[in-house]
Amino acid sequence: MAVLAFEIATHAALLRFRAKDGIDSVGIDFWNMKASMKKPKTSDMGSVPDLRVEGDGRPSANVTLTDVARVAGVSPITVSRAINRPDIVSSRTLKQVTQAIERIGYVPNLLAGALRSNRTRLVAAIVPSIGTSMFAEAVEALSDRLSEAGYEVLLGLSGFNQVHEDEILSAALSRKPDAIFLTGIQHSAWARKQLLAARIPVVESWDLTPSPIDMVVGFSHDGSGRAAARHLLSKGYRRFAVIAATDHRALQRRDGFLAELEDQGTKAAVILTHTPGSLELGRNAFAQLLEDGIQPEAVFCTSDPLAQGVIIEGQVRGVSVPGDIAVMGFGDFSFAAHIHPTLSTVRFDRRQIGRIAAEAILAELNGMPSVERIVDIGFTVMEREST
Amino acid sequence: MAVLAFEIATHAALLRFRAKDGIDSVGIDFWNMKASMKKPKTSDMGSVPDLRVEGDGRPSANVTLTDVARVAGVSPITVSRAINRPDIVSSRTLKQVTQAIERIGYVPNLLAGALRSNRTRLVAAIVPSIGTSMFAEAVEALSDRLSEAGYEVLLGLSGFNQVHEDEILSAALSRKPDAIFLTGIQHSAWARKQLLAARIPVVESWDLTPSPIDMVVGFSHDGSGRAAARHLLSKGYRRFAVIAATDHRALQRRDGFLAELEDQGTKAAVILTHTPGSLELGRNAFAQLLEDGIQPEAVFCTSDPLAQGVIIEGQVRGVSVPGDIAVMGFGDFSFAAHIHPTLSTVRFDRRQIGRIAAEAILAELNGMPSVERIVDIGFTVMEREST
DNA sequence: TTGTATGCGTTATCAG
DNA sequence: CTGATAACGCATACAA
Repeated sequence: MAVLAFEIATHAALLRFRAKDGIDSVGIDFWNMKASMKKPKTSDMGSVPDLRVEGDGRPSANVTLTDVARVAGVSPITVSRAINRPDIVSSRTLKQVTQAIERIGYVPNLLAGALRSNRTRLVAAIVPSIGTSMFAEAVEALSDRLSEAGYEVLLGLSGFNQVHEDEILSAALSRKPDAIFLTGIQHSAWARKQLLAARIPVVESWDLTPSPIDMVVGFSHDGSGRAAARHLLSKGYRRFAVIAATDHRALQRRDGFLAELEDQGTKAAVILTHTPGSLELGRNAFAQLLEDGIQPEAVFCTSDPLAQGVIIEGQVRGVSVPGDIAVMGFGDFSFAAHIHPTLSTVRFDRRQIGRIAAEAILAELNGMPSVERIVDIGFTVMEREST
Repeated sequence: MAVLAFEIATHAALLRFRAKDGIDSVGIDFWNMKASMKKPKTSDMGSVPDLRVEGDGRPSANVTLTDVARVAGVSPITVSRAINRPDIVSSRTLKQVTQAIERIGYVPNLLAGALRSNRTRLVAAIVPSIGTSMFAEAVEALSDRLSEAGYEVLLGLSGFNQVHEDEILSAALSRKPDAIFLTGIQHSAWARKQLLAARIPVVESWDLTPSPIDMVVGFSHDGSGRAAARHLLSKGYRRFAVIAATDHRALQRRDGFLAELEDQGTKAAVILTHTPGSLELGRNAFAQLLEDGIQPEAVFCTSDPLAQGVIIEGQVRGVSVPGDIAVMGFGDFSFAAHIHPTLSTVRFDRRQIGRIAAEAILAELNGMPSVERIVDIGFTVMEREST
């Protein structure tokens, strides 16, 4: 008996299927067309096309450029051009291709394109954490700028731990990113080697070094600590305490602070907390300070969350800021102004780091070698005594 | 002249190769070896191998699996297995391969593998923003769990804007992620269609719906607002104000709050701010409230940053919390406890959303269909009157 | 402006 | 446990 042609309606479109026997089927049969036009595989010769029809009746084979080409009546490379360089394709062809894409629901496979072209349009961003908004804003600025330019961000969270950074880096490099954004300037020898071997733009950040792997965007932590000390000294304070987290950069800020004090013949009590500094750690540290009987006139905290904690703990214990004690924080650009009406802070623009890193990466990828390979974004001392 | 065989000792192993012309060349020449052993390309026949030697003298051609195979004296597929399924390779072979990898600095190309296997080990996470730590912690928890399992996160920032979400989604899907994490339950028809067509696990989050695209992990915003209202009512307050951001979920919380009040025969003044709510917006809103002559006993803010702003503005204006006015926030799990000693809040665990989403994704990818496709992580009312 | 032939580096499949 | 072969989907090089 003759095989019947039937139509199956789906929520998306009408698909016509042809039954096997060369029968008089009607209309377009995109899927069978696709299968039947493939070069015969030795193992497939004359067998049933592999349509792998699934539960809902739709085939699961991927829609490819070639399928679009067939529907549009052009060659695959023309479709590729219509997508990537629409300007060099005739408007008529472009329209046909666009319609075909729409019609069969084509989603380009960047994997394949990247493999062939050796350009992934992917930038890996490796930061310790994004939970505390410390690095998150930089990543956000980076991503915003890069996505404008058609790049996407592969996120790697290294968690303040160098072994883990190496693992994350290894995983990231296997994706063949076009560029990479790193936090800090301290990386394992292995990491440096891999980074160099990858031969892609590398931006280190948050700190400065005269010898970056490739480029560096950051500011001086020693300088920040010193600036905090000078500020407090200039306000007339003479008895100090420092509450510092224990990561490399926080310790540099502490050391800068202490060094500046020492230059002025002064010292400070130091309390260390874990990294990253948090409000809770700040509270605890300040509580400890008071319980140790230390009575500073001013406390420098290596990060704003620690400073917030000091202020909160002060409120709870009836210590007023800055009446009884001055508190100086570090880090936040737009937020610090509001943490507490009287909190002074050394601030830098987190987003600027991401922004500049993105520009540097794009410049390098576009073959305009950036003039500056070392960018100091600086910092400013922000004083607030009242609102 | 006869072709000679040489044995050369290296720091890692013995490499055997034959010099081409009977020349007495000594030393390892991995790269020429590589080139000379390639199948001749038509265009390359007899010509100089394309080594593109660069400044440092090293060729820039990629080191591939095949190179490793050659050095290890096995077939490429064996190298692949040694990397991906070391358990099914003999320990002797494994060792050879490992050494070869180390020796020539091989970095696997996941692009190629993904293309062939149709598995990218990539999960796309699309959130409005990570700058405010709102979604950042969820993404962090997601990433932490996924990277344990060998997956990486492609970050997409949609910026509270649906058009942009579609663009980001489109870009993400072109990377063929194995799964996708989305924020919210409101997506364009186009987005839903693409997501369905991708046939990958999809987790929507932060909200609940009886009809998720695939899975959803979140909590009730209406319920949160109602809970806040009940809490404040139970404390005896009767005159209310609400400061709300204008995104979908914040408005649901506001509506829940108002609905609960209405059930009790009460009302509230409402002030709207932009999204996302920030400390600064909270300050401004509260200032406006006071200047409008509104004298609430309690203010419900749809997010904690707004509540912080209210508290700060209150401090500046000499309004004490909760002496003069009670403030209730929303959102933060671990942080809210410290914002202000007297701030009450409706809290939920951001990290839990990421964690559960990751587990759901992994379960689905490993073929164990998760029992729960709708996960309500709930929320709790946190009351703090003093520390 | 469009098309043809080829290969990117890996893994699925099947064979030993 | 190991290997030969082909294919994933696209973009480069060159030709028309």
